[in-house]
Amino acid sequence: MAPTLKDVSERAGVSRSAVSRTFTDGASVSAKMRKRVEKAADDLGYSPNVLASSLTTGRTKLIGLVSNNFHNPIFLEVFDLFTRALQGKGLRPLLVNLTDETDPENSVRLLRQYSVDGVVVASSTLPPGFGKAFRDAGVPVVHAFGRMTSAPQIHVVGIDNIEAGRLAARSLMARGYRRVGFMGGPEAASSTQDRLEGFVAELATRPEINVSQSFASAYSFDAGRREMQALLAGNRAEAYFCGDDVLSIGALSAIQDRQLSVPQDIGIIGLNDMEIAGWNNINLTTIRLPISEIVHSSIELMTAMLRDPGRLPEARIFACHIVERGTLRPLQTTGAD
Amino acid sequence: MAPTLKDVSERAGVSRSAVSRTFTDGASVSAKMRKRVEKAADDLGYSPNVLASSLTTGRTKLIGLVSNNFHNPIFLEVFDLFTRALQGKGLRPLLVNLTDETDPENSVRLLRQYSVDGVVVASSTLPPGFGKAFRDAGVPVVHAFGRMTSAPQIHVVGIDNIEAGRLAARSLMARGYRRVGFMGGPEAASSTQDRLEGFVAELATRPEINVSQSFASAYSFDAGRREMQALLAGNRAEAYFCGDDVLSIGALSAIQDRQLSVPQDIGIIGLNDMEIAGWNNINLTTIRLPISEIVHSSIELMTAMLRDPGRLPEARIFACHIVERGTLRPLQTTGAD
DNA sequence: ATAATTTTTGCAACCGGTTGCATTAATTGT
DNA sequence: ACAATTAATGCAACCGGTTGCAAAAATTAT
Repeated sequence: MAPTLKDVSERAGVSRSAVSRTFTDGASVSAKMRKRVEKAADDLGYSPNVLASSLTTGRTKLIGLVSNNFHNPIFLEVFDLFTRALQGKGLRPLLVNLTDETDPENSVRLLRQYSVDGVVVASSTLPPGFGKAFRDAGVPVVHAFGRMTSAPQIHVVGIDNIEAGRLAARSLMARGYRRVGFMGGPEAASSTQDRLEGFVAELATRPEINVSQSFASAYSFDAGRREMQALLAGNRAEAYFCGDDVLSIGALSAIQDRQLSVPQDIGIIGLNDMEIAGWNNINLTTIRLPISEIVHSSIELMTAMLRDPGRLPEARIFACHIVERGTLRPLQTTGAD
Repeated sequence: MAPTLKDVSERAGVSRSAVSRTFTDGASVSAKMRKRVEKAADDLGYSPNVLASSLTTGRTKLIGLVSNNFHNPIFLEVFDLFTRALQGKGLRPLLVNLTDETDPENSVRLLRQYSVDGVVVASSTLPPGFGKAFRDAGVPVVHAFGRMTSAPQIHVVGIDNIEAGRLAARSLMARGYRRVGFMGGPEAASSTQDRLEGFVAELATRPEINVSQSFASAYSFDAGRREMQALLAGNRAEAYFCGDDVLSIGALSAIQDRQLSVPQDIGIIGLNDMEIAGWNNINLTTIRLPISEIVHSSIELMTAMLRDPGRLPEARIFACHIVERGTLRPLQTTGAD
């Protein structure tokens, strides 16, 4: 069907090696030979079969892009950035959707069957052993949006969730809130635990501030909404730090239903800064996740691994910043800190 | 590194063919041979290299998933469905992000280099010749969310945009609106043109209804917002049909800024029914795009093509339905139709 | 038990490339 | 003009599998 190396070599009247060499850079080919081969290749519309060459070179330029996060709008942006960045480096993303059913083992085997050069795992809500499974299989792996640890087993790039929790706490304190709440995603997720930890730790410096906590059943609009409905029915706080923008927006919806107004009656700060958060009928104050930095750093780490597979695991942390919008009351200029 | 066929054959003390056959179903292998080989394979942790086998079989089980739509939240859902469905059929999506720079030719070459078994193009805003380029390269191709035509050059599955326009028109008429507007995406897009055409055609049956039209500069929140701001500054209509939910939400934001209320002062109907549209602080009445049906039908068509490459191009159309929420006034029970 | 038939197995060539090595051609030095 | 180098080319083996064909083994028939 498609023309092969042999076809080109015959048409050009040269050896197969010669053709192969004109398509591998760094190989020794004379100018006239190259021209001759290129002519024949053009005539035939030939382009080399990466997969066949991968057999001998051992490189497929395929990168497994693994995620289980196909529900959070922020991940569309993540996929956009990843695919562009990979394409820019001549790499191809083989997408793996890690649904609840599929077990890790299976995905590892799958990606090895396609002999991917490396794997990028993009998710914060993944079983911790998952990335390691790839590492153990001898495949370079980078865990983007993963959990920080001081002694990483695999490359991790993301944010410091504890610090993010502290940041949220500081910003609520700076606005003079005295009764604050943490509303996390599913309690089990380590990212949630870390955010909570930082949040509580920072607030511990101010014993007069009352801190409560609760957890939505999922990282979804509905879960956030239901959780906030429950909170409003009880003895509510003045402001909440929600573990995700989607939860925040669900919470806002519940608040709105109750005819309460934001930020006068109740304050909300989210995390992620998904695009919608900036839409001006949402206008959510939130902590921005430096997505672009995380993605590019992950890719950089991945290409470094491809060059030097022995590279030691590294953790890269990016700072988060608050994006001030309309769901928290203004900074209190009076008072101390 | 990873164990190969040869390793297994040596350990089991059988020929390489024997090993190959135990991993190809339909091949003739005795029960004891199979057991013996499987034992050796398990010991070594062997699993066959799909890429190597593709050399002889001609099948990679790789499907190019091509899109340029990494900005519309609805496409996250689309990717989710596609990847799951493909995985369910033992196929792997090779994701291609068709940015503005990358030219079609290039992507075609790229996917041929990886000898993908087929290509699914998922986008409504693609240059028309694009899908054909794959077809011409002899690769089975399905255009999901593509434009309908009576004599399709390639498989297309999607909705009838003209009909969707009519549907919007009918629902506005049924609610007694007398001055209605069409607010489309970029004017050039054929999908926009078709929706407009249907919208206008249906309304032509009622000459007393005044119809206006305008186009946002992009399928984005901001573009929708700006366009609606412009419309509100002029002689506005009573209700608008927006070519996309994202535009609708932008429009709602502009309306809200003006202290106008929906649906009392102004009605909006969107198209897509993205998840956010149902969030209850948006609550957009919209025309639901049958995404799941389109995706599954596309995959079905693709697998059919893989079985029988000679299959003639076919267009599959799915009906759209209105999802009633809060941005259009209630049906007028009085009056005729 | 022997012949005829069917099933299982191994050999060897092939898929579309790459690459070490030996050979030939082109350069350079003198 | 001739030897010494260096660059370009082709041969053949290999990457990790598959598969047509013939030989060997197992079944079935007589």
